[in-house]
Amino acid sequence: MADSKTDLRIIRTKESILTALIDLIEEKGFETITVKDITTRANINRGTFYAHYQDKFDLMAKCEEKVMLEISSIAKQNFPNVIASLEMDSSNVPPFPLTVSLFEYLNKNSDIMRALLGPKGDLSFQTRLKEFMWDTLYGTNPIALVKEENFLVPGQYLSSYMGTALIGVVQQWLNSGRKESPQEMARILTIINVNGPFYAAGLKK
Amino acid sequence: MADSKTDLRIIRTKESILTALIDLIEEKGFETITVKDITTRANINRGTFYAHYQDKFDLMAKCEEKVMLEISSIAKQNFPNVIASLEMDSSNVPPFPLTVSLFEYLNKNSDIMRALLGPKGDLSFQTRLKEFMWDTLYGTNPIALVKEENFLVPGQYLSSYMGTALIGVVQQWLNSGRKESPQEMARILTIINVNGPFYAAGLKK
DNA sequence: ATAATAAAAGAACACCGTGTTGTTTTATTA
DNA sequence: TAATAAAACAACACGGTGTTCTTTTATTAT
Repeated sequence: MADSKTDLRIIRTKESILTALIDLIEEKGFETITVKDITTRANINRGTFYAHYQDKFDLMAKCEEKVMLEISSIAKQNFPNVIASLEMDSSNVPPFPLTVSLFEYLNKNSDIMRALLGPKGDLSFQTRLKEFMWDTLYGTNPIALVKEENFLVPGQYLSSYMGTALIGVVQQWLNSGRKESPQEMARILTIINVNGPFYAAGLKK
Repeated sequence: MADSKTDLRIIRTKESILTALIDLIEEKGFETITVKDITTRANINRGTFYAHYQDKFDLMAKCEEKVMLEISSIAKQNFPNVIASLEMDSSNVPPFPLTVSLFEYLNKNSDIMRALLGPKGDLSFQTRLKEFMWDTLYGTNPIALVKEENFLVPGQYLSSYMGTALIGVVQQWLNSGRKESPQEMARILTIINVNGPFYAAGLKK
């Protein structure tokens, strides 16, 4: 038994569906999209959609899972993480390699990421991604220097703060046409994180 | 002609609808809610709903507009804003009055705010609120000391960063049962904003 | 208190998207 | 070129939508 490859038609169909989904999210937002919208746009029969996905939520979930896995793999490749490379007293630290890799991934997959993270995207995805970001980028692990007992504020708020701030910066970058390079974005994010937003606004020191 | 007050039935109906909406958002998420769900929960006829709102999106929009106006009014009452009261070199600044007022408002209206800002809430609202927050809390105005030419990073990213970070902290607070007082939350947020998240995590200085 | 008013309830309607189940056609694989 | 299965096609019951009409009921103003 040869390791039979997946039928070309399936690949084409799934690609058509994904492209249609991304387009439609940006056009009218996920919540108002119908399965009919998707199949019409993808030029496939509606029944074919149901051969691959339960409904539009299932499609979305599978789509998001794929993205999460890819980001997760990036995090693993860049282990040890961010925190370990921080020089404490430097106010001009180099951008963290993991952050650069992250923005490079976002840059390569900007269409789908803009759809998912955009103002018409999926809120639950952003929530999950936020938590995931904290865990992988700044979260506690054997290497990280993060120690809860040194916190000046409750860890849950620090986590929310940095997680959502990162998502916010990414959203802004994606929605404003990605004018800056991934390296530049990593630098910007690092400056604000290390020195604080007030410092970055020229209001301190 | 006396300035006829609105019919008591209208007030009752609208209140029932709003309560039902808030409950249902937390139960199943806005996107899967049907008008029938709302009217059943609110114990009103479905036709009555359409006498007041075009559809569930219209209801949501009116509901959000109300919240935005109230927050806007809070911002006006606390003018001049946050920035003007910042002592530059202090690492133990008092919480900004406007931020305290904001958390007090959120505390009083926690049900609706938790529904709107929660993981099953409305993404577009969060986007609008984020921009609104920057404008009113940290945005450039005649009093604010914020000057774009002093920025170490592009202003759009600073805005996104602080706006989303604030929302993230608020969400965390609302979803974890509001254990801290509004004053304490304002203090936490101020510490992170002024000194930076890394400092607040005990990773700097 | 009562009449005028209008809000809410109730019922019926066509419309549209859903999810499913068959059958037929067509593309891919071996 | 034959076997296979994906996709197209068609038909179905179901449920929510948004509208219109009539009837009932609560509120307001006299």
